Amino acid sequence: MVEDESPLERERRAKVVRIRAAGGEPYPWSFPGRLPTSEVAARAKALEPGTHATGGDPVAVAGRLRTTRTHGKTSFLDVDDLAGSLQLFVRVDELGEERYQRILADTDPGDIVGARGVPLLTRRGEPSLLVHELEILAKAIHPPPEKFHGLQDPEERIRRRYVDLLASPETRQRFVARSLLTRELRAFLDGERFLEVETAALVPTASGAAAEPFRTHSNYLNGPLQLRISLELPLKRLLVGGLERVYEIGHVFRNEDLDSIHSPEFSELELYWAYADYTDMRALAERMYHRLAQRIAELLPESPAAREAPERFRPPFATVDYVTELERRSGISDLLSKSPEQLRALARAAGANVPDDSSAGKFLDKLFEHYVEPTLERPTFVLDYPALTTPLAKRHRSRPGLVERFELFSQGVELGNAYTELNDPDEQEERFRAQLKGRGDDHYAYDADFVEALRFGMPPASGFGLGIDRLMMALAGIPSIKDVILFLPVRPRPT
RNA sequence: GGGCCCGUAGCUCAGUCGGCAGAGCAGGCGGCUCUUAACCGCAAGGUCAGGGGUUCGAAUCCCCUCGGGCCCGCCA
Repeated sequence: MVEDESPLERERRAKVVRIRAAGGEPYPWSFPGRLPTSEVAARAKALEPGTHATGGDPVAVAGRLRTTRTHGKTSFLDVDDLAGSLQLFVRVDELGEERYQRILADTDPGDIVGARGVPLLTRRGEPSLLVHELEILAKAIHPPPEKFHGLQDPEERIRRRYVDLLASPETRQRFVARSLLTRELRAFLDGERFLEVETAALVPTASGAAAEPFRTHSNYLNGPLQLRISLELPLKRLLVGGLERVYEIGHVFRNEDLDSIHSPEFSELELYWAYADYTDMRALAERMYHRLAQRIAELLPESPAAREAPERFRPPFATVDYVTELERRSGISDLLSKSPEQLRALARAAGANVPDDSSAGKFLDKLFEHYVEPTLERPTFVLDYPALTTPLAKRHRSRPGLVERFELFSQGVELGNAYTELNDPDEQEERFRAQLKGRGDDHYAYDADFVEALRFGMPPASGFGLGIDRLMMALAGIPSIKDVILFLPVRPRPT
C-alpha cells in the first residue's frame, strides 16, 4: 500500500514519523473547549483594526487547515469548520523560533488542527486568532483537492462524497440545509398532530406503486423478501388500527435507472389522515410547502432559487383538471370513452414507447406526460385522475370514471401525490384483480392482507406522498438529484 | 438498453498537423514580520484509464475493455 503512494503522501508520512520522534502525537484523543470560527470572528470584528484582545481567557478553534501563507517570521493559516472559516495569525514573537518553525514544518493543507489564542483584527480588517498554541489533531496523509477550484471531477464527487464535502463549503451547506429542511417538515407535521412511525423496509411483496422491486433472501424465514417500493399500504393498516394521523419518512427502493430526477434508493414522506379527504389534504399541502419554502430561504440565503421559493410556493397554488387540461393541450376529445387500443395508438403517436400489454391507465399517463407535464412550470395541482390510472384511490363522489386524487407539479416535475383513500374492501379487491389482468410491467402487486385489513374497517382518510429529494431540488433550485443525495449507488472501482 | 462526449502529475487544466510530457495549485529547499487564489528563486514530481493494432515514431489515428458525463427510452 505504501508503494502506491505519491511523493506528496510519502512526505506527509515522514512528517508523522517526525512528529512522533519529537514526542508528539499526530492523532490525539480530544481538543476541549473550542468555539465555532464564526464566534471567534465575531469577537475579532469588535476590535479596532491592528489590535488584539487583551485580558480575558484565551479562546480555541479547531478545523481543517485549508491554506498557509508564510511571510518569514509571520504566517497566516486559514482554518475551516462547519460554521465557516477563520484566519490564524501565527507569529514568531508569540511562539518562539523553535515552536514557530516546527508548526510550519509539521502542518500541511488538509490537516485537522486546533489552535488557542486571542481574537485579533488585522490592519486590513481580517478577523483572526493570534495563536499561542497550535496542535495537529489529525494528520492528513492524502492532500486535499486544489484550494481554489476544489474537486471538479463529477465521478469523484459522488464516489468520495467526503472529499466533495471537505473541499466545498457549498456542498456542506447544501446537505446541512437538507437536514434542517427535513427537521422543519417533521416540526410541521408534529404541529398538525401527526404521529411519526417506522414500518418495515423488508416485505414479502412490495406493493403500493408500480415499480420493479429489489429482491433479497431471509435466512430467518428461509425464503424470499423484497425491499419496499412505497410506504402506502403499511401506513393505511395503521389507520385501520386507530392511529388516525401517521407519517413516515424513509427510504424506498425501485430497481430502475438513475438519472437527474430518479434514484434507485430515495427518501419518501407519506402521511395518512383519518376523517379527512383530498381537499383537506390539498390545503395542508399548500401550507406545508409554503412553510418549507420560507425555511429554505433562511437556510440558503446565497441561492437565488431558495430566496424566491416563498413567493413561488405562496398559496393558493394554480390548479388544473386532469382530463380537461389533457384534452385542451392534446386536442383529443372524449378521452374517457376511448378504447385501450385507441389510447395506445394516441400514446404512440405522441412518441411514447410503451409495450402492447400496458394498461389503458398507462397510455393515459403517457399522454399526460407528453402534453401537459412540461407545461406545468409554476407549482400546480392536477386534480381528479381517471380511475384507470390509480388503483388505490377512492372513486370521485360526483364525477364517474374519475378518482379523487391530486398531484403537485413544479417545473414539469412531479413533487407529490395524494388521494382520498379507497376504503371499500370489495372495491379494493376488484381493483387489484383488474391490475393483474393488465399483465404489463406497470401493475400493482396484489396485497391480500391489505384487503383483509380493510375488511376490519378503515376510516375515511386522505393520504399524501412526496419525495424528499425532489422537494429539496424544487425548493433550492438544484437540477440534479445527484446533488441532494449523499451516497449514491456506484459501480465498484476497477482494480 | 441506444446515441454523443470525456478519462494527461495528489488536485485544476493545456498539449496544434503523429515528432523530447507541460503549466498553476499542493509538496521539498531558500528568501520575506499584516497576507488572504500572498509573492520571488531553485530543484523534484507521469502506467497520458487498461489492453491490442497502424506507424521509423502514438497522449494524439484505429479496435476492444473499464469508469464517468450529457441526451433519449423506463420507474416518481
